[in-house]
Amino acid sequence: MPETTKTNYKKTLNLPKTDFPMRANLTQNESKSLKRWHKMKLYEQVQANRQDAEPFVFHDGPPYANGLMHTGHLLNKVLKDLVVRTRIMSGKRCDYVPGWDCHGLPIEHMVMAGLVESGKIKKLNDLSEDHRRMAIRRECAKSAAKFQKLQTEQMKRLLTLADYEHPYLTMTPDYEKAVLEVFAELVEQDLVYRDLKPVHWSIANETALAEAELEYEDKEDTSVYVDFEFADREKVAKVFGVELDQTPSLMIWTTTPWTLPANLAIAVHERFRYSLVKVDGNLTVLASDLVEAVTSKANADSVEKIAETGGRDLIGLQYQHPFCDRVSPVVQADYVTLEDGTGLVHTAPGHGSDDYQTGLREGLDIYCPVQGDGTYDDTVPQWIKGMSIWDANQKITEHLRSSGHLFYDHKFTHSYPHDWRSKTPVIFRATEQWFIGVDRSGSKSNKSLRDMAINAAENEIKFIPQWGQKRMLGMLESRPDWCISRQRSWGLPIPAFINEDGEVLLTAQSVLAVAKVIGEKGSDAWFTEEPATLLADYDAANDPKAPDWARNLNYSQLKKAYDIFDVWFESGSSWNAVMRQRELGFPIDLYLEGSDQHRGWFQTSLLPSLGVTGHSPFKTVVTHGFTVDKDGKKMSKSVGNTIDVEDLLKAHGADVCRWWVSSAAYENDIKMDVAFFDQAGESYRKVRNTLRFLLSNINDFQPTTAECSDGMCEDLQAISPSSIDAYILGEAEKLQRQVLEYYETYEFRKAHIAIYDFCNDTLSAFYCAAVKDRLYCDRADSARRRQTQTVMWDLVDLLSRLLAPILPHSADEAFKCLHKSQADDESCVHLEQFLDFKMPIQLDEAWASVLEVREKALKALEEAKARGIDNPLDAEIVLVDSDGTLKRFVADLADMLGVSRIKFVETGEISVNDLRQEAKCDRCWQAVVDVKQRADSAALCDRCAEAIG
RNA sequence: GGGCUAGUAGCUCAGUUGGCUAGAGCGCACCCCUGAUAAGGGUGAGGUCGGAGGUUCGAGCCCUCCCUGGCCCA
Repeated sequence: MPETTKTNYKKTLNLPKTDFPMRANLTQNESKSLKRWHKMKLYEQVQANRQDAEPFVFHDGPPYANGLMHTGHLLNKVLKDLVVRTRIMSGKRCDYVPGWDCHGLPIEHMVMAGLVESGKIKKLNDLSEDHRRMAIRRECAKSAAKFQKLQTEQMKRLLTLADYEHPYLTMTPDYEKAVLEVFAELVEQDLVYRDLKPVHWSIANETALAEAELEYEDKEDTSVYVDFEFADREKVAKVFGVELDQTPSLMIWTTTPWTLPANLAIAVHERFRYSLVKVDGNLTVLASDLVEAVTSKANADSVEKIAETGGRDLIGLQYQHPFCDRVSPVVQADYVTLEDGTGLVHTAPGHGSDDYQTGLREGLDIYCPVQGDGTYDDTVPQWIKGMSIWDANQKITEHLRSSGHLFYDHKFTHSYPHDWRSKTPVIFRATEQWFIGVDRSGSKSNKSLRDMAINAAENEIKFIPQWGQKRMLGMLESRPDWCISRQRSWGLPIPAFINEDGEVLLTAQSVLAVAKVIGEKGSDAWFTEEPATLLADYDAANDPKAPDWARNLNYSQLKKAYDIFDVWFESGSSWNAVMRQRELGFPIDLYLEGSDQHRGWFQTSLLPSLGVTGHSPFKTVVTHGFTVDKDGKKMSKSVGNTIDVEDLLKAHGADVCRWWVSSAAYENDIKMDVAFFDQAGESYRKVRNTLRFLLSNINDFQPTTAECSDGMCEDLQAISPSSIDAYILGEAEKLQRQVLEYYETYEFRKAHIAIYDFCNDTLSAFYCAAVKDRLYCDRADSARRRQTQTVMWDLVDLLSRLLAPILPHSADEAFKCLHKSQADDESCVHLEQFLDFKMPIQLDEAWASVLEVREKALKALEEAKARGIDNPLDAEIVLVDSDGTLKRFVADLADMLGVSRIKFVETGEISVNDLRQEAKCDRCWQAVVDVKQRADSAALCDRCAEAIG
């Protein structure tokens, strides 16, 4: 056969043709899509279309406006976008108002570092308090705005559909005002209090820190065993029932020698046994169970047990501080354990949480001789006055050694809390702070915030994954009161005023008065305005909660306090500052964040909302894990295993990144590697090519629609139940049902797999391969071809909608191609909804067995290759069809098996006949039975002869 | 140290209330097609189910301990 004839026939075929390119060129084309969507005001249009639709209320948690997007944001933002887009396409109204957390220490820290570096800090220090803070705040605001804008561009680049024109920023006046309103209500309910209390304190930044601002690092410390001498030898002798010729000591253990000046008690457990022992000549007391462990650790030469008594009997005895001039008591505490130490616990109420509780109970001072800069004040012995506590560790140890009070010391390394910004170790230090009490009941409710929160977590909130509930409950049960004050400049001021005697004015009404000013002028007003201006709307005389001294006060006598709010209180008020203020819906259907927010935003939102509204702000909490490297290790810049989001977008495009996100098992840690994106790219291309094949084969097809009544659609009601077209429609219906269910339940991974398998297996390997022949070789307008095209048109319509939430660009590209007759901005898949796709007819029940037969046939063909039958078109498959079932499928069976023809036998095994010697049609290359020599000397089958005409 | 969570083929994951020779996709190997062509199709090889005990007729699934990660806390 000459080459030219072949070519001639090729020209007579209906070969695929399309403008939908094989290569996506996403990096370039996605930006075109962005422009197109921006031009048609897609977000506004979608929201307008859904104005009266049933709402799904989603609320975006604010990322911190510091630095660029990392892989965690990529995951989080895309997941949120998947939720929003799937809800919108299901016909719901769903707003996506993006937010940013703009205040706080990390930004201030970075700005301060910049000021120090540029030398501007010196000038600042010459300014007045207000002016200095304002200067810093201006720099911080600039920095936050800069990063908010940069991140916005990155998020848009991810093709997320959100209201970037109207984001919420925690530093804008309206937001700040709404935070103060939440605060005022909590104040009104007596849930807020001010107290001296040990808090995590950063010496480097001279501020209290929240739990969320701590990270644990290894630190080397000195562990000391110290003897505290009893004050009254006789009383001790009596307790132990012995005669004493020297005064015994109490042996305590601590890893923070610098807290010893603040020691005000020694705690014992009333149920433990304590021994009086003579160790190398010294009489000392410690828990009986620990005598062996402690003395052997210190390599004591001689240990002699003199007597024993119960912890209860030690309570009330007094001891002399080893280097401060005071006598303190032995007290009881439940937290004393026998796990380490001596069973006698050094107690400094100003330097520890447990110690503080004990101090309160025993009426001890909350004594804290350590100042904000980490040095001692004047109340300590002369030889450590003004000394840094870190230096004092050594000094005190040496002092104890020389005075004979040190039993044993050694260096050791343990995990210790550090300030997350300065990376320096933090201390526990008692300071005046503002707290939200989780165990006091508000004036509106007889239940505490803790009880309400636990109740909400148990009964009202749905957790996905389910274990989030356990995790959150555990945290709620053990969480301390919330310290909401910080001693910094960059934040929302806690609007407290102080009189000349240091008394504090802060009531719900005074807070609301300040809120009004801040709502107009922003929180800068706190620094630029005088107290009288800030309180212009406040009338203490008519405020029942006002302290008496404030009743007839001239406000200009007041001074402003300079504490600011913990940023978590600000972001934790977003349900009010965004969702209620903008009337977007409350309570909110969904919060979706990383699992660290069980302690973070979920909790800091839950508590204020319960206090103010009595309800949880959210109904469902979805959490995702953290991105880790390919070995499951956490990503960190210092290790160098981070992945740059910009690089990913440049190399693969947003659609591929999103395709990857949708495939991730997000409830656990998510391993990440650039290679995974290559894989995602390949499977994306598979889906893309499948769409392309469908599109390229309906290029000459015009669907019958309301606008086009003379279209080419075949009536699918009349389709044969055993036709491959019917089968694929059934599969499509199944896919549609499954994917929508997976979208509804946030199982994007399952949706991803279902869509991929449908494109890869069901369509590409099976359906498309089988219908190729009729598409290419049947007469263009034959009913058989038109029926398949009708089905294919529906498939693209269905697939592009199902894919739209995951692949906003590519799905829209395919959808536009499907509606190519319309103008560019008329058709957009994102303005559509998911279809309610229903099978028009009942499928033949024998399809499952047909597919089994196909498996066997493919194996038989593979074996036939050994006989030289390499090309399936050289094969005839002999099928066993004892009951006539397969005969019902005869019309499409050969196509489904990819062979020239099939034959049925009643008994025997499936087999393959060699057709290499049979005549083949020059046009369709099939060795069908009706191939004949035609007039032009070519061999053609009847179908092809007719097609040419 | 505590709470929560994970560890199944080279990689990403499925594996219902414990029950036949542990599945899928990717990758890999081999082959076919060249009228989806920087495409498409077929077949196949890959697993001590983190480790060690235990319960059971029977365990990847239940219990105990341990190892290695992750998040949160101390």
